[in-house]
Amino acid sequence: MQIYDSVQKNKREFIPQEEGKVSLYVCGPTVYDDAHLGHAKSALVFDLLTRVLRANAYEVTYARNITDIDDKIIKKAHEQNKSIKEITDFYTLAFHKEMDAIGVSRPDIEPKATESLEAMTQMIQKLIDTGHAYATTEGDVYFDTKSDTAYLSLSKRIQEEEDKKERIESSTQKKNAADFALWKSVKDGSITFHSPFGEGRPGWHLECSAMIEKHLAKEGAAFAVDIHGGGADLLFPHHENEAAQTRCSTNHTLANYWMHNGFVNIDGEKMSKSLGNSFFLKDALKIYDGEVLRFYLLSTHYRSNFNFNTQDLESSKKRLDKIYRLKKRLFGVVLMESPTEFQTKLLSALSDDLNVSLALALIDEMLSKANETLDTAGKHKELKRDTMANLAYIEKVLGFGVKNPFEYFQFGMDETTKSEIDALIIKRNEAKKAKDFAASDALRDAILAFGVTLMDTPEGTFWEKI
RNA sequence: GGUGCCAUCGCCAAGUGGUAAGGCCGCAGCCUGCAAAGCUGCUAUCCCCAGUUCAAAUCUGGGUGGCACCUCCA
Repeated sequence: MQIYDSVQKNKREFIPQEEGKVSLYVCGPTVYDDAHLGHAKSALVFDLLTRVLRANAYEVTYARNITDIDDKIIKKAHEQNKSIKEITDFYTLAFHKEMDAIGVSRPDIEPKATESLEAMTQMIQKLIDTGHAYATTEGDVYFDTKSDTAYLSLSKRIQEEEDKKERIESSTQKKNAADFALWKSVKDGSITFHSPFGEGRPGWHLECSAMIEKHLAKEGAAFAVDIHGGGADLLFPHHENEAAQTRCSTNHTLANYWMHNGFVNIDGEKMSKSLGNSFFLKDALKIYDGEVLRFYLLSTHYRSNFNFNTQDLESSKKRLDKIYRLKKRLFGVVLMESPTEFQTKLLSALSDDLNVSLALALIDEMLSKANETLDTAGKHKELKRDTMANLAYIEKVLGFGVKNPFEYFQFGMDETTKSEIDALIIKRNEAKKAKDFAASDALRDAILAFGVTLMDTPEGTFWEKI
């Protein structure tokens, strides 16, 4: 398997520290608001990565954190007169529900900041003891970036440039402008946590380092995790700081491979609160099937920036539809194990730094060939068996085509409408049988008015929502 | 200003030295009572200039045009 390392900036063979086993850590959401398409993209990319690693027979331990201590959470709790837990529980539940809808499997470990305070304070103490961190008279603890000679090695920034900012910085008790908080004191009586350094709350960067130590890092290993992932914007300062903390408080480097996914833009513009163009996953799911969103968001290479627009989404939906139409044609065929060349090629494509485009091309070619053969007369017992196995493989590795094909095409239709349509179809088929084509065409128009298409097949007449 | 990424058919998008995958849209045809679905066929020499090479979309240099990060952010 090949992986592009976004720190070394090259693609190289993936070799885990322990043969056959992979540890993966991905920065998860801060649960103070609804997840938008960017969160979805990131979760999807690393969901795909774990699937591909597992298909390559790796035993994967995948951790994705939930940040449930954060200034924005506290702010929201104050605004809504709720407890932190009420806010974080609400958004964590929503996040899980929405991830389920787009077929993102749960990580093996989902650590929360609130459950990792001990690991965090221990790490801070180590950093203080080794001279990499210092407490101020105000009760804050900062990481001393000057004490780490490898600082900025991840993002490859230039120290002088960072130093320039120092003069502009307002007066704080920081030694260097680039120093970041490991522990922030809280004195106004609002929500705080206990620590040996006083009342306060942990810094965001610390959280990930501490959780990785607690849940994934192994004694004596050169790297705390094999792969560390997250959004492209996290490289600096978040991952830079994480790496520094781990480097200075333990005897290993944070990650062997770094993977950063590209951003999701909406109609060419960055999603942001200030622009008011955030596209929330929950809203997208009202309009589109979760699997269509999954297919669309995964259809472009994970490192590229993604420009969300409805035209391309429709194009993706049509592509997914083809998988489901073949599933319909094969409905009832018993699934049996059947390794095929297609499956080998598909995995090979995905194992090359998740080359989804190539994988999709292979799928389209497989679908065409299968349809072509099924169009000709004959039983095609082997073809059906192999195709079923291929579709099952696509479901497993890519998560496409996991639904009942008939239900998939009825997305968003209520039961009353469905039975009305079914009744009209029966009438139309009677008219067709009587060769009363004027009547049958009129009935078809009536059915099409529901926003569906009709198709007559040897197996019967089916409709699909447009 | 610093660091880095990108530029391939109308649209989306693979391909990183050997003569341009795939999808959407479009056109023609097969199938169909007619449609729809499915199938078949057709449609680009890769932003510009120069260089390296037997050979470049792919490497080098320059130019032009986009974009990201440098502040919380997936």
